[in-house]
Amino acid sequence: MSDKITFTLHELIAEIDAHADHILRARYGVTGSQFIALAVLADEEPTDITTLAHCLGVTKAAVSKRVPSLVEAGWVTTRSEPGQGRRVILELTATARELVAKAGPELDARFADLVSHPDAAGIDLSVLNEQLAVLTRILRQNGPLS
Amino acid sequence: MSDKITFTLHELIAEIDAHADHILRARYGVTGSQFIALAVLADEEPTDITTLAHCLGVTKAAVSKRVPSLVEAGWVTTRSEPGQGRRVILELTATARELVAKAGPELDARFADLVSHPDAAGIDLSVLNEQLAVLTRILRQNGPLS
DNA sequence: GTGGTCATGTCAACTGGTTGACACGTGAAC
DNA sequence: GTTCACGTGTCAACCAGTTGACATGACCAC
Repeated sequence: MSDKITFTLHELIAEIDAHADHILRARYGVTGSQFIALAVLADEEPTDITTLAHCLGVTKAAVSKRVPSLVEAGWVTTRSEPGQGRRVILELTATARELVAKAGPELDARFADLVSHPDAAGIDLSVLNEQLAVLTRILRQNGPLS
Repeated sequence: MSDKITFTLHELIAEIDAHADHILRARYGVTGSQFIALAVLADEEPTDITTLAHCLGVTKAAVSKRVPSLVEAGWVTTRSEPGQGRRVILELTATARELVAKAGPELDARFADLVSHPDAAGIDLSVLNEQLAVLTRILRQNGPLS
């Protein structure tokens, strides 16, 4: 394990993602990245491809390619409204809403459990979260410099 | 910005990586992921494809495909020793060693600068690093459960 | 109406990963 | 010697992103 915090961050994220993916596949039959898409969609529904892409931090093309498989798997429905150009409106199915309502809190709880481990004494997740958010904000303010 | 720490982590990493990549491209003519490979190699040199892959957290096939471009760019040399089967030995060129020696500390310093921002009062990077490392360790011990 | 301009979605080509199969050298067993 | 197992690297096929070009539909100006 490196002493550089950027490496530690990557390692932590990799662990978290791998665990979440494993749980989601085993218990809910959905991949990690699919779940993220559904969870974001649940917060933003109904929305379109462009907005979802923005929320997920990927391009519209990437979302455009993923939508068919989500529809086929029964998580998402698409429709288009007259008078809105090519806009594709995305909505969750009832199944997907249920999934998000169940799996989301389960993952949250599981992560919160981490800090009940004796080794994690003195770690306050909300303080940690705030510090990480502050660093993110500072980096963003500095712009793509310098 | 979400209240979920996993999201915050992804956002922070994305910012950090983008900044590092930008600096490395502009100042040193190397991409972020290339630099990571060189930096790891500098710590591990001389080594082979399998070991480098392990250190980078990717498969041997991925490294095998990236090596030719590193050689062509003049960062890496390859050779093979008699009596070592197909083993490909990787070493940095002098240029690459110089690059790592210069760019590495620059990036470190730039990141350390973050916490001198007034908003970051009370953030101690080494404490933060240790906390993140603890969480990583706990996740790894729990295995791929549960 | 006709012709820009804009937002939106999709396509083709590319990149950098993955997996699973396989080729290659080495060394040990027989 | 031949065979077998093993460590190592590479290949083909696939996957999920990206970019840049382009099609489509709506709207505005004229």
